[in-house]
Amino acid sequence: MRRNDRRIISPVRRWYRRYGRSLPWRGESDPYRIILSEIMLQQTQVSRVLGHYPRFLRRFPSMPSLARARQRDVVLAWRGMGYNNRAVRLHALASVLVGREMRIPSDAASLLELPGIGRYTAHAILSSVHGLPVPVVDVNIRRLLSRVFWRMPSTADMRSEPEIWRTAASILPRRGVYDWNQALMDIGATICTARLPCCSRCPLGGICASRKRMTQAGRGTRKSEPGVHGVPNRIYRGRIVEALRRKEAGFRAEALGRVIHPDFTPHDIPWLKSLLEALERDGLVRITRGRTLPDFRVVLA
DNA sequence: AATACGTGGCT
DNA sequence: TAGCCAAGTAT
Repeated sequence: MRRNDRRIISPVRRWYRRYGRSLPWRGESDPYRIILSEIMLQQTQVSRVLGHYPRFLRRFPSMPSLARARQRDVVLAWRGMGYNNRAVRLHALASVLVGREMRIPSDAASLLELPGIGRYTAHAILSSVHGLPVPVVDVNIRRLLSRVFWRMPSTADMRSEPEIWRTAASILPRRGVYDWNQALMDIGATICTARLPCCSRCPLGGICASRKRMTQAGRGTRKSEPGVHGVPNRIYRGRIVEALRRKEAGFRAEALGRVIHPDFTPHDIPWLKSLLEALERDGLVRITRGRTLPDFRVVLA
């Protein structure tokens, strides 16, 4: 594959002009709105973000307004989004940027130092806020490029991240990189889907190494997570944070245990305590200790 | 490198 | 229906 290979560039561009999604954060000039969308989109489908993004924006219309807020209110506004650590990091990010008079770093290394920003988000910001010609690689692009350039019968056989980053860089067009990146993600999300790719509508059908060669996607190799009754701990973490959202005064240990787990007994207190201490380390909750083990209160930090 | 981290839709 | 999957990041 060569840089600027028009066999790829033109069909993708043409497809994007006609079928690209119109999303509220596309073409935004306010960096805050772009950054917020990118954080919300981490591991979260567009359809979910579409519902929460406008609401969050009404609550916190600007980066300074977010920085001024109490973290607790940011976590409240994050309800329904999942991965609550993101709310904590987003709030921290706003504080850092306000301290820098809102200047968004324009190099990857500086962006990577900001809380909640990894390689994908850093490059997305470089591309969309600063208009710089850098590739992005998310799961859509990783799946799409894996299929186009290699034979990939199952999503379990995707190429490695480093390999896809190199590939994405090698096919990057010279101009219009923001639209290019958005186009690849749109194709991955709407055509080259994980379960049932629609090869007949794909602008890359002509050159794809995997066209109509996908067997059953996914192979049931996922490892089970530690938890209780087959329910992963992260689900209980989510229940804890949600319970604390609903009750500002917080809970005592046993009451909280019964809220998140129908069969909770005092025997489960050490388990609950370990969850809460992890949440405390993440900066999501505050624990007020009492004299004895079960006698402590928990509130949203 | 492997694991933890939400929530809910889809098959 | 049990399990996959989703615009990743941090450790």
